[in-house]
Amino acid sequence: MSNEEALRQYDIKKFRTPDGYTSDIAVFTIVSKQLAEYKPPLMQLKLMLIKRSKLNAEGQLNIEAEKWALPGGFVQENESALEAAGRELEEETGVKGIHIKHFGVYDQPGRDPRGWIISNAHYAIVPEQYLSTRQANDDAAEVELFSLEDISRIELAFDHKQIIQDAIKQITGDLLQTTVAKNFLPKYFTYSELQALLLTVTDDPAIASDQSFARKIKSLPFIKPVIGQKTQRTSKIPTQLYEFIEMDIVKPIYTARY
Amino acid sequence: MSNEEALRQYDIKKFRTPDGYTSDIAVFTIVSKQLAEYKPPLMQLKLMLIKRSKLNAEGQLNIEAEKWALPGGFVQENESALEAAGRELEEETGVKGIHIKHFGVYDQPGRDPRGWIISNAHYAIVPEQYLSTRQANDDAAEVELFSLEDISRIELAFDHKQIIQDAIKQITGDLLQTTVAKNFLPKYFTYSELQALLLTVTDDPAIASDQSFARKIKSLPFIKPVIGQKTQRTSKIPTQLYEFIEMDIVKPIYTARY
DNA sequence: GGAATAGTGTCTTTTAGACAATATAGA
DNA sequence: TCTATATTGTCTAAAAGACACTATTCC
Repeated sequence: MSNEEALRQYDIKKFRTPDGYTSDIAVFTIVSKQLAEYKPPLMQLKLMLIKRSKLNAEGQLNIEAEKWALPGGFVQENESALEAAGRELEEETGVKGIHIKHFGVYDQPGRDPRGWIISNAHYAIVPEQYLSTRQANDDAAEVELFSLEDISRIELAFDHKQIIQDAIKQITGDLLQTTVAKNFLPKYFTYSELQALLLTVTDDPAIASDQSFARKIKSLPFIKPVIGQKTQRTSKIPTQLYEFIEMDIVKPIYTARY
Repeated sequence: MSNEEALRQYDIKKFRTPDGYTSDIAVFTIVSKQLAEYKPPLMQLKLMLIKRSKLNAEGQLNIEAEKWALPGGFVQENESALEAAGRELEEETGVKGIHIKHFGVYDQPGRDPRGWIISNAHYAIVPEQYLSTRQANDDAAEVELFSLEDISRIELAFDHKQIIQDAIKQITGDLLQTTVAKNFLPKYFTYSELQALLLTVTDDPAIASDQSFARKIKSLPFIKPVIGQKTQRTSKIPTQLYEFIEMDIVKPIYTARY
């Protein structure tokens, strides 16, 4: 096979190569406040950031120290950036099997003062309870959840402000145009729980109106009622539970109503 | 500033770094056949591929030689992958100012036999007439347009089959859910031209029916008629021309009808 | 009974989709 | 006149949106 021959002739050092390849993760969670028994929750979309410590693991001064940053780290040779994100998220929060999705690459020359470093950016959806047992890793001194409004007011490391802006836009779109919402919700959920979730990213009146949304949910092809399953966690009256059906939805803008 | 001090202590060679960072481009074009005068066009979505030559520029055997592949190449240190894509597209086709969009990263270990090489994948939309003056670059012996069905039957280099599958899915979704369609069309277009374009990726009856679509286009908030502008290129009767209005559309699946 | 959320009945308005009809202009 | 595409008229069915009302359960 001549491919092997070609490979022997190939000089891997011919090109200037990047100084690093990192995986960064925008970790989103819904902070859900149960104001009282038998009430639907109040939800808020939050983003987890870490505060970079002053010194790194070797006791040297850290780059972009004491600024807030996305969790992440260098991708290793034997893994993909997505796998690295999963690994780092596990190190950071102790949780496995989280929904993680790539949404962008950041490779603008000069974005990282350490050199030519390419960041592969993901967002992750972590249920709130998993973040209670947070633990800081080597480079991370503090961990905190920020509301989306607060983030615009804090100083962020590298180009993470831009990455976060893009992540917010991406998850907003995905929540409304795909079925990722299911990763924020328990397997079985009520219409008011899904509604509260969607209202964290939209004020569409068709979603905001209780009656409209209660009717609408019954006609959505990707959501089905769980027959015989009701709950009282959002109201005194036992409420129908629903679940997502796995499917891709493409709703053309050309056939929608406005 | 202590960041500078940290930078002096930082050893860029501490980590195993990638062996290369490439930018690959799925170049889509619409082949538009005017069957006769005064008729709407027949359109087909095609993808441009290059056949990798047997020998590279230095006369050595080429990797994955004589297989079809996406155009692309190594990203240089002073540019982003998007810029590299624009540069390579210009080298390949001679056209500037093309619509190029990132849609994925391919970094699975072992995807490239030459080493740890990360591919940043884009799709580009090139009007057909620009591809008439194609020119092969160093590594590319032949250039050809393939219909989406044909592609599944040819042998492709590296993991380009996967990349192409993803590109097709992405552009299909974008055509139906964003206003990228405008990059395939002249600035002013008739309803039947837009319709022909959309029918290359969907068979939605609301788009396929002439009368429905002719009515629908007038109510779309992102398309407006160009007043006083008509053309006879698609019919004997002078036909209203339309243009896209710049805007983002997010149509929630939760408020659509099914 | 009061309060709060879930869910239905019903009416109006809007839209989609089907079908037919009309308009235009070159051949 | 014929033909093909564009465009409008009109009807029907479906859906959206608004509003009022009922249902359930705990207090």
